Amino acid sequence: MTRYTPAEIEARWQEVWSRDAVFEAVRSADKPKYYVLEMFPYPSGRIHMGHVRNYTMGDVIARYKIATGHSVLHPMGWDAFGMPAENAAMAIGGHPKDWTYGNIADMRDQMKPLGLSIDWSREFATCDVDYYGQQQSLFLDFLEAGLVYRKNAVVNWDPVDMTVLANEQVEQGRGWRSGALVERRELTQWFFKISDYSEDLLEALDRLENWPAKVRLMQENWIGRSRGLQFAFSTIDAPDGHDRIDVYTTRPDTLLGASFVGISPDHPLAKVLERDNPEVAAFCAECRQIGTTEEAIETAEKRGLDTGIRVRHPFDTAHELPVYIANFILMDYGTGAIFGCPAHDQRDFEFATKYDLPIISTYLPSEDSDETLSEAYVPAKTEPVFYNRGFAGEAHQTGLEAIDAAIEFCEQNGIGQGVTKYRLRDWGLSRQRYWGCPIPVVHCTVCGVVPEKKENLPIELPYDVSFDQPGNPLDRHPTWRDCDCPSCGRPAKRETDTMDTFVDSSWYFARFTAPGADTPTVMEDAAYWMNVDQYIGGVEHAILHLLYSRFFARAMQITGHLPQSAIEPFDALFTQGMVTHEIYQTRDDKGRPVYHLPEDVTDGKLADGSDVEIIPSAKMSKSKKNVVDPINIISAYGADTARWFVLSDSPPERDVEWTASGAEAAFKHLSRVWNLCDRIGAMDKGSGGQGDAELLRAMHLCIHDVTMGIESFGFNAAIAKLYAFTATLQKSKASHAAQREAVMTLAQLMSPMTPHLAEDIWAHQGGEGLITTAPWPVADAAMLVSDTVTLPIQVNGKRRAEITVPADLPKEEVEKAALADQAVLRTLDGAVPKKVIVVPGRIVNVVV
RNA sequence: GCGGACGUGGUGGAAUCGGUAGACACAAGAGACUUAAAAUCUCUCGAUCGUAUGAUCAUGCGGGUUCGAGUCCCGCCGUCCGCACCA
Repeated sequence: MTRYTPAEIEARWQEVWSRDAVFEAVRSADKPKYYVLEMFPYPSGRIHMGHVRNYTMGDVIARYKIATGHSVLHPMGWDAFGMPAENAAMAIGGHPKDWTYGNIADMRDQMKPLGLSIDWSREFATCDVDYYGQQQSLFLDFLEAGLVYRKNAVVNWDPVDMTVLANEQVEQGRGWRSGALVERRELTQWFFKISDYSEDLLEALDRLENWPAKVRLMQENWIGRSRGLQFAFSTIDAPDGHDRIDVYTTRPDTLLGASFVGISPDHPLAKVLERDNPEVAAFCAECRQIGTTEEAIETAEKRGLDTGIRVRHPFDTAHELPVYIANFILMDYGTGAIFGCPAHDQRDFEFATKYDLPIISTYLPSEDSDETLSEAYVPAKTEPVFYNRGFAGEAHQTGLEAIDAAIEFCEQNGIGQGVTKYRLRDWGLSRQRYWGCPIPVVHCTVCGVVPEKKENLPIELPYDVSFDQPGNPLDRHPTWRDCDCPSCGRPAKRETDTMDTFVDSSWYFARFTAPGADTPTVMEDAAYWMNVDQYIGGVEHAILHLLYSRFFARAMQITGHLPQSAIEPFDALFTQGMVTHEIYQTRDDKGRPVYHLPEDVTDGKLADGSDVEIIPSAKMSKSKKNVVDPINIISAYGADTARWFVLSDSPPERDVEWTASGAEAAFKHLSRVWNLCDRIGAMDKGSGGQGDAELLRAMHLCIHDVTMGIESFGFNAAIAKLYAFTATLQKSKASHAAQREAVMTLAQLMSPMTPHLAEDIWAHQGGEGLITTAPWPVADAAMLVSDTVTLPIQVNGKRRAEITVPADLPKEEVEKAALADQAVLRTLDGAVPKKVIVVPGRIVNVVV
C-alpha cells in the first residue's frame, strides 16, 4: 500500500498541464466560450487565504466549464500601480518599479503551486509599459470623443498622500487609503464624463439579473436619481448679477411652507458677499474648515448667517423671505441653494427654531389635525395626507401625487421646470503621483493643452527619480517634462499628473482578450471572448471599480474598442466572503494586548504553557496576527487540501473560518479517497458483485447533486455530497467494475476542487487522457429514480410513521397502505380520517 | 436617520416547489486494534421524560395563512452591511 503524497503528485500534474498547455485559451468555432475572471490582485508581495479562496472558486468554475465542453478564458494579471509602491520606496529606499516587479515574481511563485487553471501566457501587469501605453491611447480616444475634459474644481486633497481623491474615495471625510482628514483645494483636473451616463448606468442595472441584488442597490443609491422642480427666487438688494437664486427641490408641493432660502458657503453669491463683508467671510471660512471633520458630521449643529438679502416668493411677490448662508448646504448637490420648509424637514425645523423663523404646515395627517408642531412632519411619500396649503391636485393625496401635480402646475405657470438630478459626480482622474499611468498631454505656452500624438506613445515613466521629498517626483525631474508641442513644435512641458489607479482596473478584463495587441483591444477577439461570463471578487468593489468599469465599457464602445454587446462587461457577478480566524491575545506588563500567530498556540496555550485569550474569529489581518500563510498549508498538506477546505465549510458568499482541525480533517479525507483508489486498483477483477445497482444509483445521484451545487455556487453543499458518496463507496461490496466506475466518477466530480488528486486517481485507474479535459459525467435520469420510495406519514401534520411502497403505486393505493399502517392506526385510535393528502413521492398527511 | 440582508444543535452549516428539520463537517464522549502512542476503524451526539418501543418540546419572539411553515404574510427584538447634512 502506498501513501498520499501531495507534494509529489501536485508538482507532477502541474508540469503535465503546463507541458500540454491545457489552459491556453483558444478561440474555437465549434465550442461555446466561457470567460471566468477573478478580480486581479494588487502585488503586495504575499498571497493570503483570501486570494486562495477567491481563485479557487474561479478555478472550480473554469475547470467545470472546460469539462462541460467550453472554450475557457481564465486569465491572471496584476493591479500594479499605486501608492504602496511609492510608500515602500520612501520608507525603505529602492524603486517602486523594482519593488512591484519583485513582488509580482514572488506572488506568481506562491500562486502557481495552487494548480490554478490559468492561461499564464496572457498575464500582464498594469504597470507594464505595453499596458499603460495602450491606456494612454484609450485616453486620447476618449478625449477626442469628448468623454474626458479638464476643469477647475474644488477637489478633495489628501494631505498625507499629497494627492487628489475622487468623491468616491472619500469615506466620512477621510482618504480611503491614508485615513487622513481631507481638505478642500482648487486645482485644474482631468475628469471622465461619467455623469452623462447616470441614467444609462442606472437603468441598465435592472438587466444585470445575475448580479447580487445588494450590489445593484448600492450602485442605484450611489447614482442617486431624484426627480424635482428647479425654479428661481427673484432677489431684493442683492449684488449685481445675482438678481435671482436658483433652487432645486424634491418637494415642490411644500412651496407654500417656505420660510427662508439657504445657500451654501461655497455658493457664488456667498463668495461675492464674502469679499466685502468680514462677518460673512469669517462665517464661510469657519464652515469650510469644519465642513469635512467628523465631529461636524456627528454633532451636525445647524448654523446660519442672515445675509440681509430678501427674496420674493414665486407665488406671491409681496411675500418676502430672508436669505441665509447655512453650513448644512452642499454646493455640489442641486444648485447649492434650497428653500427651507421647516414644517416638513427636520433639518430645516431645527434651523427655523434656532433662528426664530416661521413654521408653516402645507399638509397635515388629517383635516382636524393640530397645526402646531414639535418636530417636522415627514410622512412616507406614499401615505395620503390632507393638504391645508396645497396648490395643485386634490386636497387629499399622497406626497408622490402632490409632487407630480406641483411640478405640472409650476411648469404651466412658468415658475420652473421638472428636472431629474443625480448624485453621481464626474470622475476626477488626475493624481499627483509618480507610480501611475502618465496622462498623455502637453502644456504649450502658445497652443495651451495639447494631446500627445499617438505615434509618440507610450509616454514612459522615467526610472531616475527620487522619493526623498513629498509630492510628485515627476515635477522635479530635470528633463522628463521637456518635450516639443505636438501641435506647433515649440518647446513645451508634459503633464506630470498620472491617472487614478481605478483607470487601470477599468478595462483590464478587455485587454485579457488580446493581451499582446498593438491596439488596446482587437475587435475580433473582444467580440469572441467578451463578456466576462462570471466575475468573482470582494463586495468592497461593489461601487467604485464596478461602476467605473461599466462606464469604461460604454466609452470603449463609443471609441470603437468594444462591441455594442459588451457595454455591460460582466454578465454575472459573485461576491465572495472573507477567510477569518480566531485571534489569540495575551497582555504585556502594561496591560497592552499582544497577539500571537496561530502556529504558536496549541490548545489555548503558548509554548511556555501560559494561557491565551481567544477572541472570536475576524478577517485575517497582520496586525492581529490571526493569519495562516497559504504557503505553510501547502507545504504541510498540499494545495488540494487548502482548496478543499476553503470551499467546504461555508457557503461561498459568506465568511469561512479557518481552523487547524478543519484543514487537518480535509487532508485526512483526501488521504482516505486516495487509499480508496489504491484499494480498488488492487482488487481482484472478478471479486465482489453485491449491490452494483445501488452503488451506481448513488453515483448518479451524486453526479446530479454535485453538478447542481457547482452550477449554483453551492460548493459547500457539493462537497458534503462528495463526503457522503465516498462513505457509500467505502462500504460498498460491489464488483470491481462498478467500484472502478464509481471511484473514477468520484475523481471527476472532485476534479474542479482537488484537480491534482483527481488527475492521479484517473491515471491509476487507467483513465484515458487527462481528467481535466475528460467530459463531465452526466447523471442518467433513469438511474435517479428508485423502484420503491419511502414516504413519511403525518397525522394532522405530525410525522407518525413511514411506509415503503413501489414508486409508481397509484395515489389511492398509497392512501390505502398509509391507513393500514399499524402506527397510523394506533395514532388514529378509531378516529375517522376527514381527508387524506397524498403528495406523490413526497408525503402523506392524514387529517382527522 | 434612510436602505438592505440575516437570525436553525456546543460550533460552521444542510434543507429546488411550503412536504421526514439538523445532511456533511468540526468539537466532545465511548469503544476496537496496539506493550504504549500515533495512525486507522466503529459507535453516540438538539432538549426533556423514559430501560426501551416512544412521547412532548424545538429553526430569535408574538400572531396569521395552510392538510402541512425554517421556508409565505403582519408586528416586534437582535446582529451585520451599505449610504448619509442629498434639498
